[in-house]
Amino acid sequence: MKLDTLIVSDNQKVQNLLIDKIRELINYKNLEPGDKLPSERMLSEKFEVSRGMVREAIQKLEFYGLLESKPQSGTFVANIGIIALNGMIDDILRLEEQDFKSLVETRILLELKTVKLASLRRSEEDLAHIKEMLDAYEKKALSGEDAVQEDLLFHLAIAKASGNGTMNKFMLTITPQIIIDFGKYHVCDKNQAVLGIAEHKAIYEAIKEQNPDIARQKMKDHFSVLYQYCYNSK
Amino acid sequence: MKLDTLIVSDNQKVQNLLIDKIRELINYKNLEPGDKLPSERMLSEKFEVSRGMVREAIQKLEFYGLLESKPQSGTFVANIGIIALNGMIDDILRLEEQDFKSLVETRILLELKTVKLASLRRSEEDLAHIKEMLDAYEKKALSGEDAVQEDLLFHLAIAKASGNGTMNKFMLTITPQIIIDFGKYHVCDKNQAVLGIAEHKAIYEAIKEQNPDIARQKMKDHFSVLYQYCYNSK
DNA sequence: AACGATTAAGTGGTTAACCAGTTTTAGAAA
DNA sequence: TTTCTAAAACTGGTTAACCACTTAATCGTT
Repeated sequence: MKLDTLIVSDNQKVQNLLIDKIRELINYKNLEPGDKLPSERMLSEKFEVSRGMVREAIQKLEFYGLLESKPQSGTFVANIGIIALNGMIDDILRLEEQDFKSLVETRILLELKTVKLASLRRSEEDLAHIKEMLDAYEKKALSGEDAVQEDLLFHLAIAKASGNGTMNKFMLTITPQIIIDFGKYHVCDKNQAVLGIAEHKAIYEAIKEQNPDIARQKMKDHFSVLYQYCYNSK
Repeated sequence: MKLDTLIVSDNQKVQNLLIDKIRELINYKNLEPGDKLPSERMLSEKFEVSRGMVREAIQKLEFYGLLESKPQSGTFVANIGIIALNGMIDDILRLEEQDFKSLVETRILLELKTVKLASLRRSEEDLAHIKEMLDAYEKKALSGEDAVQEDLLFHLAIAKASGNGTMNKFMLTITPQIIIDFGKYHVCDKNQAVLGIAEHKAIYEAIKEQNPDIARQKMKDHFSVLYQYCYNSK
């Protein structure tokens, strides 16, 4: 599905290299909070890359609050100490190391919480939506087709019902990578897909009955296979 | 610090509108997985926006695995059912609703986990880094200056020591918004900043002694004020 | 009429030119 | 020398042109 991963990561490597160069520049020139960076044109010339690349790198640093671009004026170092800035850039550059284990660990943490919140806060509309995804998954799994996406949509419906926008966003964020990794590591075979139906139903029932503790336990049971798979193989 | 929030959100509103239009188009034309979307140029003309805007919208949908752009060929609907596609786009469009409460709720969930993981997995290097941030925070808080950033850097150091790249990334992701919201709602006054020193030290000691349960409890104590503040005021 | 080769049109990706607004500089008046 | 003004240079943001490549169409040959 995603054969262009190499190209993407190439671009990202260039961007990370650029971010590192910008950091070095800030250190070399002893730029303090509020000081102005060289213009995008100068940076693109100095680093021998296109201006677009420089812009993307700056935008990323801007997103994390380390730089601030003012239109028709310049890009400035944010109000953050030089040590902190270096540390945060280190973190940002290491962000790519999102191994499968971290991903699954985080997903389990999020889902054990969202399923509790969903049990407590769900509306009738939320419940109907979850049921809809449950049925779609059951149909696909029983027919023997690949049902990874329907599986995840069920979980996303729960995240939506949790009423927590941030967790919902995080679930959406990790979902594409999970789909890729599941395909790569062949996590889900058809037996597990069929077994998953009953587990999904149990989770749904608990949410329906608004019982957060049972819901959490059923979700934990549902993840036990994945948890073991992940920690044994990788 | 971020006075251009309105402009940014304006751009994002346009982008969301575009995403919605693209969704409508897919539904209207009954495009199925694998079908080709109209070219970026045609879309930009049809929706009366610049091609750059169209590209950004497509890239966002591509990030979530809903579309797939092939160079010199076209943009295609991913291998996902039309119902699922509509549902996920709904979710994506609602992503902006990240209220302060959701943010804090998620942060607490993440931090109670990362502090446990950090206690178990920390290296000596990690510990030294955490200590460094602890000292920087103490110095700033005692001097009466605003120490929100040093506070968060301490927590980010813990996230880093957790050895979970995904959680670390999520912490980094929410940090800028937390800084903004703290400024907006005036969460941290100087008394709390000084009180926080002892709490930070307690957390650090637990991590140093590699005691995950105490570490988690101390973190929970540390968040009790924030938790109440958040749930009472908003 | 059917097939193959060649050309034309169309695609996403990239680069260079342009824009409106800011900042510095040069210049003239006091 | 100082100060006010005006113009030139510079900034991030945006748009239009260009590129390499793919795909569809067209024409010629069999």
